[in-house]
This record gives sequence, C-alpha cells and structure tokens, in this order.
Amino acid sequence: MEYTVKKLAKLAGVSSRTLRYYDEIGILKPARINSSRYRIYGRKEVDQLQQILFYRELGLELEKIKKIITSSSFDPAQALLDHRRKLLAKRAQLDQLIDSVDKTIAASEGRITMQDKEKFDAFKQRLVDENEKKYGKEVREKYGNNTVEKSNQQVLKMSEAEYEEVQRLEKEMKDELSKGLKTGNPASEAAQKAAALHRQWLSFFWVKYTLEAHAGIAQMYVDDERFTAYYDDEEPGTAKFLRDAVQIYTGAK
Amino acid sequence: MEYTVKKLAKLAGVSSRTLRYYDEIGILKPARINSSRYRIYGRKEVDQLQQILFYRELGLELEKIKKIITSSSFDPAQALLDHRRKLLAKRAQLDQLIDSVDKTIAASEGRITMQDKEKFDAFKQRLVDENEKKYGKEVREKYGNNTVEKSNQQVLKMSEAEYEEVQRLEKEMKDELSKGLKTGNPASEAAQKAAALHRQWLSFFWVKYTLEAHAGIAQMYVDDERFTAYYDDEEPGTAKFLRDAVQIYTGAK
DNA sequence: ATACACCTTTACGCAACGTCAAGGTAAAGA
DNA sequence: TCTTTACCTTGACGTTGCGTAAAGGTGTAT
Repeated sequence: MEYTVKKLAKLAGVSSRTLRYYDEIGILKPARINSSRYRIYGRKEVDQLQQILFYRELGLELEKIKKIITSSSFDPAQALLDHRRKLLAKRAQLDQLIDSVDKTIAASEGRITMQDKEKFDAFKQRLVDENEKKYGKEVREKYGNNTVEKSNQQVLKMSEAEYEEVQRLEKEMKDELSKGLKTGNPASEAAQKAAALHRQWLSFFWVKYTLEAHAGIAQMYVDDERFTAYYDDEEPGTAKFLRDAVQIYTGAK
Repeated sequence: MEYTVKKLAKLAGVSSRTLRYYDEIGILKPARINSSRYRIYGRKEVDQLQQILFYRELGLELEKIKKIITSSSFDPAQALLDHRRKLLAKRAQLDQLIDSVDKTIAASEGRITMQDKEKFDAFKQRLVDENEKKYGKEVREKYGNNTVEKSNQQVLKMSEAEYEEVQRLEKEMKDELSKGLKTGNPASEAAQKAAALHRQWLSFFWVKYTLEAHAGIAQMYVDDERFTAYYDDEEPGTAKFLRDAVQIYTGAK
C-alpha cells in the first residue's frame, strides 16, 4: 500500500506539514517521488513513522530520534536514560518554581502584615524566601513532594518567627560590619562574616541567589542614595565598606 | 545614579542583549538616550528591572509580566494563580512522561522475554502501557508521586499477568468480531463491543490513545497485508469489518 | 469544462534571547 | 596626542517543531 502525505498523515494522526518537515530535516524521507513531484510513502516508512512518533511521545527531540533510528551504533537505552535524567531535572525545577509561586501568593495574601514592617518596603517585590533550597531538594527526592509541601506550609505559618530571624540576622550583620569598619579592612574576618550574614539575610528575599546578583546589590547600596543613607545611618562609609567586603566575598574583585 | 546597558546588566545579573531586547519589546525602556545614542537607565528603571526579574524567576512570560507592571487594572494575584495552574499541569504532564520513559526502559530491559511472544513484533516499538492513565492522575495528586511510582513498579512486575490480560482481551475481541461479522453490520452491538475491546487492547501498547490514531491503525489493518492476513486468518473480511466498526466507534465515519 | 480536493515550494511567525558583524564612541595609558 | 581597549549602536540570523498563509500545479468527479 502506498500513501500520499495526507493519507499517511491521517493514518498516523499528524499533519501533512509535519511529514514535509520530517522530510526536510531528513528524519523520514518518502519511498519515492512520483511524476507530479508528490511524496509517496510505503510500508517501511509507515513503520519508521510509528517509531518516530513513539519516541516523540516520550518527549525526545527530533534530532535525538534521528540518531536513534538511523545510527545502528547509537544506543537507544542510553538515550532514554539520558532523557529520563533531563526530565527529572525539569521536574525538580518545576517543583521549585511551584513552591516559589505558592510562597509569593501566600506572601501577597499576607501583604498587609508585612507592610507594617517598613524596612521591607524596598524589597517588597522579593518577598519569597529560598529557605527550602538548603534542604528541600534532598528531602523532596527522598520523601516526595508531599513532605516538602507540608513543610512549606509550616514555614508559611512561621513567617512571624522568620521575621524575627531576619531582624536578628540584620542586627548581627551590622554589628560585624561596624567591627570590621574599625579595622578598615574589607577582607578582615569581621567584614567577611558580615558579608556572609548579608548573604543569609538576602536569601530570605531572593528566589534565586547568585554571587553576581549579590555583588550587584552591594554596588547598588553605594550607587543608590536611599540605600546609602540607610546603611550609613550610624557610621558614614558603611555602605561602601559593605560593598567592598561583598565584592571580596563574592570574588567580584 | 545612572547606568549604561553593561553596568545595569552587571548589577542585575543579566546580559546587555537582554536589556536591549526588553527595550525592543517595550517592557523596560531606558530613562533617556544620550547624545551618542547610548541607553541610559535611572533608579526607576533599576526598580522596574528588579520586578521584571522577580516575575521572570517565577516562570512568567514577558508579555504577562508587561501587563502586570504596566496595567494597574491587571491583577497580579490572579495572574500568579493562573500561572500556578499552568505549572501544575506541566508537572502532571512531566510525571506521565517520566513514567512512560521508565516503562519503556523496563520493557527494553525485558525485551527478550517479550520477543518470545511473536504476536507483539508489529508493535515492539510501542511496548508501553497507559494503564495508569485511568487512575494515576488522581492518585498522584492525592498521595504524591511516591505512591504512583511504587504502584508502577508493581505493574512492571506484573507484566506476565498483563500479558495474560492482553491475550484475553484479544481473544474476546475476536470472538465479538466474528459474532458481529455474521450480522454483517459494523454498527451492531457485537461489532461495537469489539471496537471497544480493541481500544482497551491498544491501550496496553500506546503511550497516548486518540480516536484519530485508533481509526488510523484500523485503516492500516486493511492497507497493510501483514495485518490483513493476521485478522483474516479465520474469516476473510475480518480486517475490513474491524476497520468499519472502529470507524463508527471513533466517529471517523 | 469546471469545481474541488489534493499536491508542491517558499517563507513568515512563535519565545527569549545568544551570537556574530560592521561601524561609532569614550576613557585610559604611552 | 595618538592608540589601544572597552564599550556602545543597529541589523540580522539561529534556536525547536511545526502552524499558517500564499501562489501555483495536479487528479478526479460531475
């Protein structure tokens, strides 16, 4: 039995365009071209298309599929295992995203509470903690999402306690900072401890911490007078000093 | 403080290209353009970029983000809830994919066993059952992935029993088919029952069942002599009759 | 003969940028 | 002051897997 594009397309449940595309990228060539330049597919091509669609259902990219079905040396089992790992990574990422979104929603619902604490105003768009990042991944893999979600809910209920922790962290950081400021050396132990505490503090607000972003915000403390004023309140030069310490801490300089 | 593209990019941890792109699509315009046509950003833009990146971390599309930050009537909370639903749907899809891949891997590991049953040869690329589709989704939502995965493992161990079930289904289908064949009416009760059984049977091999694909494969039974011979073995015309019955069952005709 | 369903190739669109390319500008060092 | 170096600009193609016209040829039924 021979098929034109439309017929084969209908048979396999794909579009004609798809078959032309598969021809174009060389993953499924027609058995022959007839005198009117029509693509004609045969039984062999039907079988191959079934294979292609099977792997497609599993989410593999067409290029991978091409390798699987054309190269005899290519190992389909290994390709599937690779693919599986990719899928698991994607799911883990998605899980994290969902958690972040959940927390943002929860935070926006409780926004009034948070607005009372005026110091959070500058970061009000970043009211998502990444607390779970520290242990969330492993726990999620070991005990499943349920466990993590329950724990997340508890964390959400703990937001008042967290606030205390944030306050404590900030105070401790400032203390270390003024200690370091006396030495004048941003590489000093106290200054570096302050930078580390600053990182912890930031982690309460940021969805995703990176060294670059940390260095960036420290720079902003100097560039943006609102922040400079806040940090220089007790001792002028504190913002600059913090920036220098963070630059060393993050390896930016 | 004013920033050129590179400076702002570094501050925020994105690329210069990204900032130009954001300008291009109108989601973040520079405060002004200087005499050398350089983009100059101010404090307001820094704040807005922080907002954009925050939502970006949550996986929202730039167009959605644009609406959130430009239109005051647009509800960010609702947007987040919508987004959350999308993410959950994506995860469910991913979970299914992973299961399918797992089963395929398991099936390929046990391929030798399956190859003994020669009748499966024509479908050897589709050795993935979608059994779990029936109950997997709800269970997964109620009890988490762990439960489903355990159940899946049991299913895999049960493959011998499943094989019996598949055999039984095929026999039952053939019986109904020959009953229907005597009436000559593909819309008869027996013929339609056969089509339904055929669907069940297919569901053992297909990653994803669709009416179109079902109709397509029934057509192939007629077009492809290998299948025609198989179905017409006891009674000529059986393949055609099955196709007709399935076409009615799937609404293809 | 005409309508209608099918076929062909060409090419833009999508999402969010990465990556040259070609050419102009600014700041720093010799 | 000259030159290097680092930055800036716009333009345009590539990425993935097709959907969707557009413009024109073919096959078949009436």
